[in-house]
Amino acid sequence: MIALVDCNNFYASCERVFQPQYIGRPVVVLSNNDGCVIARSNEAKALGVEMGALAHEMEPFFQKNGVAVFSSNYTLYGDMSSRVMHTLQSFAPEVEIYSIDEAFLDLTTFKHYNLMEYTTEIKETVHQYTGIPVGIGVGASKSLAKAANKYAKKVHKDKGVYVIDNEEKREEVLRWLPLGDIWGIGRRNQSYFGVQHGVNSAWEFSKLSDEFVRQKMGVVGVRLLKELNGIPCIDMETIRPSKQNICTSRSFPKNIESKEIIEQAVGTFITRCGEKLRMDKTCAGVITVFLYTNRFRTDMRQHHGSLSVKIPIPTNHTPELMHYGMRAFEEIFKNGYLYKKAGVIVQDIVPQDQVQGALFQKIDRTKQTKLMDLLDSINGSMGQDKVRYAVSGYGREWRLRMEKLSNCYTTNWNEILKIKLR
DNA sequence: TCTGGGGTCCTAGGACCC
DNA sequence: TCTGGGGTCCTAGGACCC
Repeated sequence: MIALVDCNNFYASCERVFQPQYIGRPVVVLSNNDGCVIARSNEAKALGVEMGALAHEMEPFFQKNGVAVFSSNYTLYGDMSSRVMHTLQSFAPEVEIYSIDEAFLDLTTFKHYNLMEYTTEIKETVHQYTGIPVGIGVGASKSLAKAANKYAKKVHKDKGVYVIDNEEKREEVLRWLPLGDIWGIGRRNQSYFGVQHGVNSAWEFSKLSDEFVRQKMGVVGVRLLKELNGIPCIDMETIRPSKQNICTSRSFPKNIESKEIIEQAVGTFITRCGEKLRMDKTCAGVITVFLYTNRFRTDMRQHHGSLSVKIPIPTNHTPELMHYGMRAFEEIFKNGYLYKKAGVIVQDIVPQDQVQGALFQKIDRTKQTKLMDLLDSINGSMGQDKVRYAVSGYGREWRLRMEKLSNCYTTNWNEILKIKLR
């Protein structure tokens, strides 16, 4: 049996842990640049606040209805996530961290337990240890665990836990689960099977033939079909494979024309990519830089520049990444456009101890590695970009708008929670 | 005024091999 | 008359996830 543990309204819940006055009140969290709504508490959902609603349009509504509004605080959410995951790891031998707020637990060894009781204990413990409410679904496959989790949250709200441990319960959940809410059915397939072929529920989908599903969805669909019918086809991935791509990109809070400022942004993104590579102990063999004008402003001249540059010997040293990345930047930057977004992707990633050298070039990177280690340790303890590359500059123009940022209560001594005693 | 960021997997088709 | 058969690798694009 597999359990899926999913944090309820995760970002909103994180904010509430340290500002409990918002428990029971509507809370929303905004995207980068405070652009649109990306997370809502149940109270906010009940008020009809939509996912993706534009923040500036909603402002009067938020005021009127007493909705608490936060900028995204990924430092806080990331740390809260690792607390939740650590807690879960004490309940199962195999835990797959699936996303910032979700994990699969292999409960095979607990099959003789009362799983309702056991998962309820997990839920209560996570809440006690971290302050984060979770919902748990259990089933014979990952897809069934996902379905059970949805069912637990919507239908068995009081318990927040649901276990599919027999055929009747499987049918009950699948009959309830709308087609589009199946894990792996996105907009396209929902429209194909739902609108064109009259399939409305997961139950009806599960009765389709392999061939019919394969035609539209390939093997992915057939796997899903089997999973819903209780035959697990998607394995647990407890060891996180190293990433195949790493991307750092941002939209700017306003349109930017200046080459110098965009160069500062790109320089910073390259630095971030280097840090991420070194954190993963990997090196990249290709670096891509891209620049976009505002695609929503159809009245303005558009330019989508993107260029990939091969790095002769895969690296994770920032100066080298900077060299090739900036070469790409020089190629794609065009004067006279208003840029809205830029980013850097590193690809062809290999473990840093398996880097293929060049035939006629001896590689000795001891010095650079020492330098990078030192830089990472300084910036790690003193704060990001404390020591920075000159090209990154000090410009603020491109930096995220975060007007409603909460404190980093768990990662910064200066922002730790203060309690007054009377 | 404004509309996020970061990933994975699969497939088809082209280019190439013997 | 009748055009072999069986592979791999790479890339772009589509679909999906949170």
